[in-house]
Amino acid sequence: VPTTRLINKFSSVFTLADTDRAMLATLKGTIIKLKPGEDVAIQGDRPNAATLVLTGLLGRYKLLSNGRRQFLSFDIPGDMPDLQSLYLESLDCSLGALADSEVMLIPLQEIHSVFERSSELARLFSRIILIEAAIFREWMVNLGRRSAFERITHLLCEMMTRMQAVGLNRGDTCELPITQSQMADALGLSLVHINRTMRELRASGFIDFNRGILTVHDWRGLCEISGFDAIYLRQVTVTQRDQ
Amino acid sequence: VPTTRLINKFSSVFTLADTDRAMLATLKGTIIKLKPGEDVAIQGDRPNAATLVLTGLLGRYKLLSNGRRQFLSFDIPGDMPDLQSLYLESLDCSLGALADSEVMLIPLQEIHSVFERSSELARLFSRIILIEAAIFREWMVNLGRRSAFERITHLLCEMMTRMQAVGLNRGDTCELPITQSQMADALGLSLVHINRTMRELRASGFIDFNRGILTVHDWRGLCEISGFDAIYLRQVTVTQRDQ
DNA sequence: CGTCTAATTGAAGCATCTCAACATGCGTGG
DNA sequence: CCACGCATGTTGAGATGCTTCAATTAGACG
Repeated sequence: VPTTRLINKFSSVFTLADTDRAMLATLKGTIIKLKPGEDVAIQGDRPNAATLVLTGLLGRYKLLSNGRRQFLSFDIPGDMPDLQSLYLESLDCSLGALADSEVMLIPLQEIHSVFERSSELARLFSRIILIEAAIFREWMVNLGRRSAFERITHLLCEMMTRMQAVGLNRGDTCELPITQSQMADALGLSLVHINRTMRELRASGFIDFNRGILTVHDWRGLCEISGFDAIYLRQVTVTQRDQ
Repeated sequence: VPTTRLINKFSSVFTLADTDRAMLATLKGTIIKLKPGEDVAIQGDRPNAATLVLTGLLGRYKLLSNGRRQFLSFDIPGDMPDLQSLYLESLDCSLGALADSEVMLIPLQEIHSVFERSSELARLFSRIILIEAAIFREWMVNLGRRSAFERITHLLCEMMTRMQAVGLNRGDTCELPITQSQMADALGLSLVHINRTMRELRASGFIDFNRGILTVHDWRGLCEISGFDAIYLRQVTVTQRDQ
């Protein structure tokens, strides 16, 4: 079932009662396939559904008048990047697919009605929203006070950790289908500098990153370089998949 | 009454029913005075109360191992910077006073009990939390994709707009008691560069900024330089004060 | 007055950017 | 199966926005 992804995500940040798990599983919506570059919604839209990522990778971004772009999040299966629509009418950023992806569009009223039946689930969605805000804060630290080397490694640590939490890694490897250009726009750096720094990272033996496949060879080293501490992600368990 | 500040803030982002206004007014808490540099809470704390800023200025920040600091928000009267404590146990950043300030510490259970009596107020608090996240996103754009000149002017535009919304401006002047060092740590720049860029801003006649008093001489120009568009703040009304 | 914090200025360095060219891989149509 | 086109990745070289270090000035306060 599509909502398995959502349940995995919820389970990774708190223990979920069986009744709530069952209620989540009943959430219905329209499933849509997306190609890289396709947008689910753009800045200013007034959505009547929330997006649940099922497969692939989505990203939120803002465009500036002079063509500059800033990515605000990378959203993996189980994430609901436009949950804000539950309480705010219009979107302040755009949401698009970075890779071949599937999403489920869940009508907002469907979610609100779940909240009425389970105040616990309402509470858990609030937690999810606040954890997302904590990720924003960590990204601000990244953008404001870390070097290019640290920024990249920190992002890779975060994505790896989040992928593990929903069981989408395979050992120390995971799929991260983002281009260097997109990484640059997430980290506030130029494409060229991303390329050079990634080369160093590869040359130093910390990672491999080829055609969207990330392999971490030295996790401890990576964490130390970047000052990564997963506590802000509030993960309590990790969904098992391989080994 | 202390909660007037909160009601002003709420009124600036949506219309507030009289019953809800009355209920907000009954919120009780401990009032505390703070000196600049004093912390209300630090990273890792598990608060049992939420902080409502009454006067002065607070700021959230994270410290890195090597002594670097990143400010995540500047919080003005009416703001509740640690509202996340409603749903998350521990804080992922510290909260401190930047100026002589007063805050009211409202027990979390007090707020939860208000939510039980008014689902509308629960909804409005969710909106407040989500608007805060929108401010984070705009700060990310600032940190990632704007020049020093743009970053500073954008911050000043935002603070001015938010102060106006709760009636704390006096014409085109408002109190913004932050040092250049703090501004640097909010904008991801060095103190020295902040100083030089501020000098230019003053020399160009856009603003005055002296001893924590900001005066804007050319609002339109400031907005154009920085690409500031207040829409992300979701203000529907402005509390009147002077003219 | 001395002391402390914040603001200011100069000078040198460097992390990162921009411009520009080239390489690689991959899908597509002939 | 090859030729082409396009997106992505790679590399070089020069420019610059911002940083760092270091010193001085200005204001606030007892």
